[in-house]
Amino acid sequence: MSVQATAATETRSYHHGNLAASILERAAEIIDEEGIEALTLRGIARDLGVSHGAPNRHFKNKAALLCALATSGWLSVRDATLDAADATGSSNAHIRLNAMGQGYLRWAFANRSLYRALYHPDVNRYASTELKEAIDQFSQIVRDAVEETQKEGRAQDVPLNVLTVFTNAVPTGAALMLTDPLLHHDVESEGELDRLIEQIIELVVPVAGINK
Amino acid sequence: MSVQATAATETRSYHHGNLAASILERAAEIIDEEGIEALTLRGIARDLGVSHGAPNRHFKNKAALLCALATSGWLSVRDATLDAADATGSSNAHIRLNAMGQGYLRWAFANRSLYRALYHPDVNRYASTELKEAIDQFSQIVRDAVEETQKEGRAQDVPLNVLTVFTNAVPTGAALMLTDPLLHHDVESEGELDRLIEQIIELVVPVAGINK
DNA sequence: TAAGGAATGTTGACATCGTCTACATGATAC
DNA sequence: GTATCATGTAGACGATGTCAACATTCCTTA
Repeated sequence: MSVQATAATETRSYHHGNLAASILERAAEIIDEEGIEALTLRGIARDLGVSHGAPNRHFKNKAALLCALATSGWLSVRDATLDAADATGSSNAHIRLNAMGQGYLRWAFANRSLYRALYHPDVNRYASTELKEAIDQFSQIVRDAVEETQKEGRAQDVPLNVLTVFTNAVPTGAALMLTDPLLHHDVESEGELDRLIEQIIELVVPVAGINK
Repeated sequence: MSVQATAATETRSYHHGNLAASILERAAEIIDEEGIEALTLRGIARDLGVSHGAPNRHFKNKAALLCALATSGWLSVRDATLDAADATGSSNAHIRLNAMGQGYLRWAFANRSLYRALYHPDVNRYASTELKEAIDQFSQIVRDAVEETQKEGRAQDVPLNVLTVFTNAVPTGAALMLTDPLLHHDVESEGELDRLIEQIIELVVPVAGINK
C-alpha cells in the first residue's frame, strides 16, 4: 500500500521520477517486514510497478543497494546518538556519553532489521566510499565523546583507543545480543527494556550522583 | 587441494561414505577463504566431486547447512572460553571470567569468518533445536561465571541478568567491531592485538592485584 | 525553438542457484 | 540371499542478478 508512496504523479509516465529514492524506501520496508533475505531487486521492481532491469540504472548491483541502505543507517544512528546527547541539555561529558549509549541502543531496537543489516556480509564486502565515511563519522563522535569523559577524569590511565573500543563495544554487543531472538528469548515490556538499557549503560559510563 | 581431504577411500565408490562431514568441512573452508556469500550448495558438491543434488540428502536446505556450521561454531567458542578459564589454574572467579573474555576474543579473531557467520541472517531465521541448545550452553557458562564473580563481591547491587548482558556485551561488541574491516582499519601486529584484548577485558572484569 | 545527447526505463537473454521428483546404486538387516 | 532403506544421480523448474540492445523522455544548447 505504501508501495507507491513516492512519485505520486498521477500520470503514470515512462519515467518514474524518483526511482532511486523509492527503491531505497521500499527496500527498507521489505527488510523490516520480511527480513533481509527477502530483499530482491526484481521484487522491488515489481512492487514499484517498474521493469526488472530498472533498478540497475540506479544501483550497480544488489550489494550497492545494501551499502546505500547501510550508509543511511549509519548516518541515522549517528544522528540518534548525537540527539540523545543534546537532549540532556548538559555539558557534562559523562552525562552526554551515557545518553549517547542509551540513544544508540534505543535506535537499534526501534530499527532492529536495519541495525542488523549494518553488519550484513555484503555490506562489508562491497563498501562504498560514502559508507566508509558514514561509519567514520559515527566512530569519530564516539571517540570524541569518550575523550571528553577522560578529560573529566574517567579512566585516565587507559589509552584512549582502548577506552573507546570498550565504551563502544558495550552498546554494540548489547544491541547485537538483545536484538537476536536466539540470544535473548525473554520477551519484555517496553518499560523493562528502557530500564535494562539504563542499567547496562550505567555500568560503562556511570552518571549516578553527577549534577547536570 | 584440501578439497578431497576426507573420504580418502581410493576406490571412488558410488557412495561417498562421509559426505555430511565433508560438506561441513568444505563449507568452513569456503567461508574462510572466499567469504560466506561465496558459499553454494552446488559449488560444494562440485568441489567434492559429487552431483549437485547430493547435499540435499544431508541438509534440508542451505539454511540448514549454515545452522549446522553455526552450531559447531557456538560449541567451539564455548569450549575455547571454558578452556581459557581452566588454563588459569585458578579458582578465583574474577580471574577465570577475565580469562574467559580473553579466550572468547582470541577465538573470534582466530576464526573471524566463522564468528561472523554466527550472526548471519539465515542462521537466525531457520535456527534448529541443536543450534538453540548450543547457544544456550554458551549463555549458561557465561551467566554462571558472572554469578560467581558476584558472589566474590563484584557489582552486588546490579541484577544478575544486567551484569551478565554487560559482561557478555563487551567481548561480543569488541569482536564484532574489531573483526570488521570497515570499523577498524588499523592493521595491528599479533602482540598488539593480544595487548588490546587484555586491556579491554580488564575494563570489564579487573584482575589487577588479585592473587591466584 | 529545434535538435541532439544524456538519463532513465524496457525487453529479452544468459548463467547460476536452490530445490523437487524420479530413478539408480549400494549397504544392511533379516 | 533378498528386501528395504539410505545415499547418490539426472533432469527439470522457477527465481534471481546482471548484461546488452533498444525505446522513451528530459534537458541543454545552439
